[in-house]
Amino acid sequence: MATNACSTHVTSANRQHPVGANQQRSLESLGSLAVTTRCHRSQEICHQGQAAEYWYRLISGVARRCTVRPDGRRQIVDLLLPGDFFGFSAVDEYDFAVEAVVEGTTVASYPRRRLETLADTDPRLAREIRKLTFDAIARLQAQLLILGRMTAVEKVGSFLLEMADRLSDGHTDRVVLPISRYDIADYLGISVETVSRSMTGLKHRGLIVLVGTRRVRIVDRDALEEADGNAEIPVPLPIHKARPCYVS
Amino acid sequence: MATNACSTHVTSANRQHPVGANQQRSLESLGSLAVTTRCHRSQEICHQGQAAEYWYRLISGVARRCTVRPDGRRQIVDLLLPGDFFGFSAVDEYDFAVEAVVEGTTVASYPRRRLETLADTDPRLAREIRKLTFDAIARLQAQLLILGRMTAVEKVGSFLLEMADRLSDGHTDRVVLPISRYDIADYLGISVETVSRSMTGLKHRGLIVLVGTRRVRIVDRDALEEADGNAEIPVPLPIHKARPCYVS
DNA sequence: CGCCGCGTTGATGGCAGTCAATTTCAGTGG
DNA sequence: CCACTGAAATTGACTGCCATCAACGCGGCG
Repeated sequence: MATNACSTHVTSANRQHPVGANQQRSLESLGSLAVTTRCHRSQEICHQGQAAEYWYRLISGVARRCTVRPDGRRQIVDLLLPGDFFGFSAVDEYDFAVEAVVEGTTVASYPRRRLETLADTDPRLAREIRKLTFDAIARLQAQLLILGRMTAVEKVGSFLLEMADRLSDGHTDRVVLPISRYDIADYLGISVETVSRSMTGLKHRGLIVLVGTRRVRIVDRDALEEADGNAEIPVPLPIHKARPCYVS
Repeated sequence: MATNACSTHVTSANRQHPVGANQQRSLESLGSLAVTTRCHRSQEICHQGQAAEYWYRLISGVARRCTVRPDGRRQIVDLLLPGDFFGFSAVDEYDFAVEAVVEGTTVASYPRRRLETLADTDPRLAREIRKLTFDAIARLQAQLLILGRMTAVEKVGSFLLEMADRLSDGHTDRVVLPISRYDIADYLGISVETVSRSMTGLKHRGLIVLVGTRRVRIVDRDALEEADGNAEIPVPLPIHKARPCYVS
């Protein structure tokens, strides 16, 4: 399966991912032909340009889907958390590389062709695959909205909210950031220093509370949603400046 | 079907879209239950938050999928060209609004539930839908790569190349931009003035030739790909500055 | 202890957003 | 055909955010 796997063993890739409510259907269909792999930190799960022979599902840990731009800068296109599917491609090759972020990240890999053949006769599986694809689209769109924001503080604020939503283990106001400042920077398209400054800025304005470097408590969701950087420390009133909405 | 359609008529939505090579399979299956709609400029094809009861395919013209951010700014997340599918959503509601860009844009709409039921027994159709979904993912990823670029000139350059690829009618060095400068600005996340300045900058550096405002001829593809803004007018040699590639 | 990766803070310059003015263009009606 | 009109596009001046370079504190580990 994947490139340089460490410990690979065939198993029923069931019942260990902590998130997601509707995973029941897929597991009973897919579990039998899954191969689970355990990965080291920064180990590549699949190469960019490699033949796309597998679809993957993240079981535990964190992974990043990224590419290196011609100017040498790395860009993280997608952040994979437990339950997320990846490895889809419109062409025969993977369009991005996927790397494990934390030590011991485990992924389940499914032979693409066999899965597609199975889906031909199993409508339930086909719908499941469609749904997982739509989830991937939703992730990409959320990421697009973040990248489209203007100031760095807005991006960091949106990122924190997205992480709070995706990692919600019941209460959605406490997050343990799954990636480093450097990864956040490459995920948001800003520099590491700016990530750091934005975080401390949000802290000083009382919108978040930092416990160590990874643990974040969200104090003011609404203000975080539209934190526009030039807001004063005591936000007085919400400013809505509508724009003339150009057409064509 | 869609919100305030102008001229709607049931028809075989076949044989009129100019692009795409592999549309044969889908048409024979989908054509029968498609409803074709003709739209005015800036007319909404589907609302954000509306019940997602249809999947759409752009037949002719151009459409934009966009949202309005809390700060009043519009963001275009996807540009629909003839042959493109849209209207997918992971939830029951459309996550973005879609508007026709040019007068007379026509879309074919397919009842989602009926299509899914059909796909349950028609593996060919199911695979077709999967492929179209993957194409949508590819569009979003390309857009992510553009938004992730640093300088405005890089974004505009990548945009021109993307348009040249997607609108290629044989030779890929001439493009007729399908949208206005304002739309380009909201698509790239930069201001209109910066779009204009970037275009004239690329023109003066000899990378493109402008004929009017919409017609563009691409002179130097490679330089356009990695135009990093601070490059001198006569680009002397390609500079590759690798970065220490931080992990986790 | 020294090294290295990670995170933060400071100083500085450049790119781009904003406001403003002007020109070009397309569409309309006389 | 041409004047008129409004939108689209361009250009200029100015300000501010952020990338960059640099330095420093911190924790883990050989």
